Amino acid sequence: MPELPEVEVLRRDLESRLPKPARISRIHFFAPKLRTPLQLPTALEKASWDVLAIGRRSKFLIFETNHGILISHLGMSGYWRVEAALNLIKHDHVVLQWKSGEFWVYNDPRRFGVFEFYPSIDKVKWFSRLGPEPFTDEFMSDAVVRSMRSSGRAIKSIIMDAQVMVGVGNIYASEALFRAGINPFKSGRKVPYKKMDELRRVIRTTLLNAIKGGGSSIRDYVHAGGEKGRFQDKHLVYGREGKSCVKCGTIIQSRKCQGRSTFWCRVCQS
DNA sequence: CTTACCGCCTGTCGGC
DNA sequence: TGCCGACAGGCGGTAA
Repeated sequence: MPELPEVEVLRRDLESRLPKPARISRIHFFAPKLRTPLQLPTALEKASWDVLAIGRRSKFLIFETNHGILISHLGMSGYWRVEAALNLIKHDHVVLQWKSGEFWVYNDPRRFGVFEFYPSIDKVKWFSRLGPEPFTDEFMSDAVVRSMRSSGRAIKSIIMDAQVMVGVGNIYASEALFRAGINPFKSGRKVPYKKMDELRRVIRTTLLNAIKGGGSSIRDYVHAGGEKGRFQDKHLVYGREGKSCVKCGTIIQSRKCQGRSTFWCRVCQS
């Protein structure tokens, strides 16, 4: 369920809730597995973990610890919650038991999420072919616009391709394309350089504004304390099929783009 | 090489 | 009421 803004909001939330000292006394796993098996190296099964920082790469949370890193991906339906006393419910898969007595619990009904240990960040197979983060200098390089224009696929598929750039999922793809005035189905090769450069900037500001708004809560997404995001109230096209375009009043369209619902205004976007 | 489509899962919702 | 299909913030594998 989360795209970059939701994961970043969660990251900040969790980091601010880190107990002091930030020591995990035990990590518990519950069957069944997520996308990948839940397991730690035997030598670390009973270890305590000092959490040095909580980072993010793409849509992954990264718990940096004295033993290596623990990565968490929320898939489509995952969330973390912070509890003073452990109260397990259906679909809980991972529990971080803190020395402070708190519990951080990962719950994921659809089990598309991931929770894995790696000795270091360069060993994470999921990170090996990722494109640039939207808030870096690299994202502003000519190479990114060139890569966005180098494919004949629909531009929406291109900006959702993590090898081109990370963080843009199904909601923000439609939102950014509306804000940039580009039809989601337009071939990347047919978007002029200047227009593509504008789209890149719009993606950045859209994601940034979504973070400021606490992310989008369409159905499942909540912060670690259970609060919802507010950015869904700022959606201009996503989920607005049949309603009026906020700019011109034309009825918002919806159609599948490679299996994902896509929303746009046929007048404002060309 | 490219690109569209299919699984992976559970839960919810709308139509009949 | 219940059943059944469609759909849901992701992403890798695969077939053409």
